[in-house]
Amino acid sequence: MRRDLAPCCQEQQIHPEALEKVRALLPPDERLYDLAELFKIFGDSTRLKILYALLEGELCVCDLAGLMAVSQSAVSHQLRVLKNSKLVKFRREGKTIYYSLADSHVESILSQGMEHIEE
Amino acid sequence: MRRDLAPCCQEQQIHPEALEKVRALLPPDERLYDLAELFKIFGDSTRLKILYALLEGELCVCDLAGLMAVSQSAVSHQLRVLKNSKLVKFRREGKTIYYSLADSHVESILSQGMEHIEE
DNA sequence: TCTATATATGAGCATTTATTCATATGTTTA
DNA sequence: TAAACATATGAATAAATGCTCATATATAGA
Repeated sequence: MRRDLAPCCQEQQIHPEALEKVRALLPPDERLYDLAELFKIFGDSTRLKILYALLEGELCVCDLAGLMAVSQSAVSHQLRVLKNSKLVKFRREGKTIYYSLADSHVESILSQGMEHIEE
Repeated sequence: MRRDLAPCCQEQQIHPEALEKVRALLPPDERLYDLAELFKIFGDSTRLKILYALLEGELCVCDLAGLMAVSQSAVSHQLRVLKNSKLVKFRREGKTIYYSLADSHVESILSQGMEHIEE
């Protein structure tokens, strides 16, 4: 009943020609890595909620914290992440800091994802 | 030099009217959660590479493992994730299983993200 | 300059996650 | 039915991540 442990896919690639074609068309690894970093940002419901809220216009940190059931600190940490990815920008007005969307792609990325969900 | 620890944003919401407007337009929490789950899938470079490779047509697991610098097991695990999210589908042909994209949104989500990267 | 308020940030902790290793399952062929 | 091969999967582990708590920083006003 013992089965051999043959290392898979070593003796012959199944479709070397398809592989070569695909390999030539793939984005470079570094770019794939950057893209994954971007989508990681969208992969958290707190950050998504912030982005959706900012679709309607700028809001300050307090507003955002009040909107969600999380602490001011948590919002601030997430805003930093969004800021580092150039998805939001901010302006200061006295003690208050207003955040807004920095990129028009945000809305289209969100809506493409939503379409898939609603399938 | 001691500063008070006033809990932030408790005594008065800064913009209650903006908050109410935004709150009414936000997607429900459950939907935001599902959307975050979807973007989480795109937030890994191994899975992104698989998706990009499948843009060109169907490939078997061995092909995909050969394309990337990861084990067959890792690819298989990730394909399961993609399958569970209905992003890929598969067909069996003898011992070989061919995977392909299941959803036309995949391409548009990828390209919207790429546009942001390339800014 | 002292106090109050809005925001930012570092450390610590708990949870999630991607990989590897070992092995199981399913299919074909001898 | 036994061996070979393609794929799947469970357990273990290491790394990443999101939150909270405490505190720092920045600005406004008395």
